[in-house]
Amino acid sequence: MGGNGREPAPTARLLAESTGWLLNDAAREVTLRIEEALKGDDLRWRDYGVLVVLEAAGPLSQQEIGRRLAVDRSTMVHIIDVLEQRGLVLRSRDRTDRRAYSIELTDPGRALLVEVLHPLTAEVHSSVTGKLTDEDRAHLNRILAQLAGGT
Amino acid sequence: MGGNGREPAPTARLLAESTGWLLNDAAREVTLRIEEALKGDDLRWRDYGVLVVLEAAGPLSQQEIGRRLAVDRSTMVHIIDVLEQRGLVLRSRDRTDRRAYSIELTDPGRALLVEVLHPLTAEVHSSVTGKLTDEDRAHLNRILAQLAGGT
DNA sequence: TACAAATCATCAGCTCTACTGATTGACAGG
DNA sequence: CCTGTCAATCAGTAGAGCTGATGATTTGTA
Repeated sequence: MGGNGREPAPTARLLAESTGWLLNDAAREVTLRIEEALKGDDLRWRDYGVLVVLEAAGPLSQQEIGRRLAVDRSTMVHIIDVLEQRGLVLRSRDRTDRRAYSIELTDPGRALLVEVLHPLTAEVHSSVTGKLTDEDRAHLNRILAQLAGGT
Repeated sequence: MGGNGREPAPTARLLAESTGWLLNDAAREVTLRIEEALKGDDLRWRDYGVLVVLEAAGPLSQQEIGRRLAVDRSTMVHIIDVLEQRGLVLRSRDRTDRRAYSIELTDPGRALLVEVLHPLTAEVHSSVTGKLTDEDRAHLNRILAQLAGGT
């Protein structure tokens, strides 16, 4: 049988009806699939997140990226190390604040996003949410945004 | 301002519209709140999950619990160690299979669930999903179950 | 019966991530 | 200037996942 322990093991009804538990199950499922898809390019989902944020917002400091993605500052050091070594981002001193770096997307980084990463993740998303109607999907996103939005 | 970095940091639109990203954000939010609520009883959400599964299914082996909660077998060893030390579960050899333990809820464990843990987590849930209509909540649970259900 | 394969719990070792605290260099206000 | 704050870094710690090995036991099969 399937080798990965992904059998639909029965769960207690109380948990199966718990929004929190379902949320975690669904998130884990999606995360696994996206990480799997990105493995070919030797990237993690977090790395993709960094690139997307930079694409949308332009140059940012490491801490600012971390804040937006809820990644710890000390973890960001390593993430940017790797992305810089691969030439996907450029690390230079911020001209107006020499304490901070200015992390910037490079042309190869932008190209990788457009040509490979965006299509890849979009494919996973449509595979995962494919069974849902457009209406359901919109509804879901709206509700999730509300939950994540906090108080 | 707020001390915990829980500011509504702006995220790239592409991520804000990504079901997967929203799913992870919402799951993290709920997890944080539940862990916070359980901290008073010095329990983790996983521990609560173990107790709930045992309450619903009766005695199970460690591996079977782990399968149902998607927790690694080697992590289960430690979780049961702690729950056993606190007298919430009983670890005895399975009579029909002496390789396996039979993990069983004790009376104090059951009492803790009913009197403290269920009310606590229910409160967090209603606090988190309080802004949703009953209809939305039911819709959400249904969709999440579908997503987590896999293939 | 005898032997091989699979299973349960455990342990040791590795990795990854989060978090803390300290340090260095740089900014900003009084 | 002096003090406080902030960015990045590093070291150290803790927790969780995963792997592979082991011992005891069960199960399937020749």
